[in-house]
Amino acid sequence: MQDLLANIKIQVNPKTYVKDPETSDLGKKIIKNSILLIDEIGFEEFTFKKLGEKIGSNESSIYRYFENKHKLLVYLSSWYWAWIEYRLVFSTNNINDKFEKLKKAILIVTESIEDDSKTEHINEAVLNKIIIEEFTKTLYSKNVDEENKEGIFLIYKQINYRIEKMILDVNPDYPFAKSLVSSIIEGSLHQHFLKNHLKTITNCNDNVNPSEFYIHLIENLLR
Amino acid sequence: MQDLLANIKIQVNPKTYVKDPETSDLGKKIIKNSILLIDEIGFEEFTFKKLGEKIGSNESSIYRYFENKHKLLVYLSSWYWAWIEYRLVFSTNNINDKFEKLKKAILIVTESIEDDSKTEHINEAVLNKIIIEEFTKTLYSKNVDEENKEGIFLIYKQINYRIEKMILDVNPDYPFAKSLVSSIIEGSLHQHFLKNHLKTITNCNDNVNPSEFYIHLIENLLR
DNA sequence: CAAAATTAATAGTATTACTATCAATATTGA
DNA sequence: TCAATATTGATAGTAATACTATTAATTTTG
Repeated sequence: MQDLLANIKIQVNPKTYVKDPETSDLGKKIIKNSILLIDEIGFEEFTFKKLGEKIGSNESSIYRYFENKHKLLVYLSSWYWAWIEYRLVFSTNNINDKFEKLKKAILIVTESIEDDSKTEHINEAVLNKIIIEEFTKTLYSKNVDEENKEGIFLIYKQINYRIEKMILDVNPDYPFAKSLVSSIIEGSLHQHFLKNHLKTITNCNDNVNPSEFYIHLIENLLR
Repeated sequence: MQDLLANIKIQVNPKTYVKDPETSDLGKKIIKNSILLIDEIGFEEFTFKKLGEKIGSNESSIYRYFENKHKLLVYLSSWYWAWIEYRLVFSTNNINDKFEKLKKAILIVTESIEDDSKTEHINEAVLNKIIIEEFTKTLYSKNVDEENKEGIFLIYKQINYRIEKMILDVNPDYPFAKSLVSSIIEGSLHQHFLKNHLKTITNCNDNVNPSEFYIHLIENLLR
């Protein structure tokens, strides 16, 4: 898995950046350290000035890669979901049993990411942490409709479509496949968040993870 | 219902405000028009200066009621959830059938609010709209843990506990009651949001509403 | 190695998110 | 009812943010 990934470049919608950060050292430094800095101080406190200081570079240089910090977060999210989609397709591809396939898919989108993989400048485990804490802000922004038109959320929606199809393969009569998928994908991030911050309204903790909740759910709902 | 509510004052955690807006005309004007203005231009664009202009009052006067716009949003959310809790308790109180009771509860927390009720200075339908678009920002903020300690989210959590109990009344063996409730309450807002902005990943639309999805879900999951 | 591209450094602007001060007005209670 | 008190309005000011513009220094490339 790691080695395979090393040869594959995750494609991110060019509308999220001014200049592709994958094409230069500075760009990669921006990506790597923005993930770490957002994790450290949170997206609200994060500024290009602070990031510039962290990487020993200039604020204005960062603006040549990203219009603003919102777009940077959108870039990171897009990268994340493209990476998830890759793993989703790869690991469900050879499963014949329809229900097992769906279960695997749910697992991919709901599990927490352990520090692994070989993408040199991106720490997927930390990226997963900031997706849990900050992804909602890419959707719930004043630009949603505009960005949606530009195709910024295509990868995210594509993951939804793929799993919707798997649900309908398991149970063609289930009438809310789209809503079920979107509520699992978004809801899983939310359960992770609650586990970190509002522990009393979730069953998830160090021993029980959102995947168990959602797999139990589809087992009882779809067959 | 309307008349009853007219005599009941919704209690909001005093930590959300500097001076209780319910105690003065200016305070009520702030509440009323902040709801309308946030609906109009979105929370990100919303400032105390703009609100001051809208109500013909001074920015600095608004700061005497709320520390900042985040706290104001927290106030509005708390008011909303307190109002929902009131309606939840009131309308499930006399239902004996456990499953019907749960269904009614789910309906209360998932349905969209029509312009009704008599709370003079609060338009619940518009408030419901801004809760759908902005509530996530009260949770996903750098102050969650601190605010949680201060009891800011108690009303929200209380609603969760109440419905959790109803679920366990219906099916004492269901192992994820907490997660199911929190994912319904938050997920329902999300489905409303998707219906407004990312229509392709939800089954909800003008004819199908989130309530149907969630009631179908519990019907098939819990019995 | 010259031209082109990238990055760094500096300065500057408009807006936001406040705080402070003081005057004007409204409220209240003796 | 009038004096004390509280509330509100007006104005000014500060620090930080979110940028843009310009020019110089450095690196890359053909």
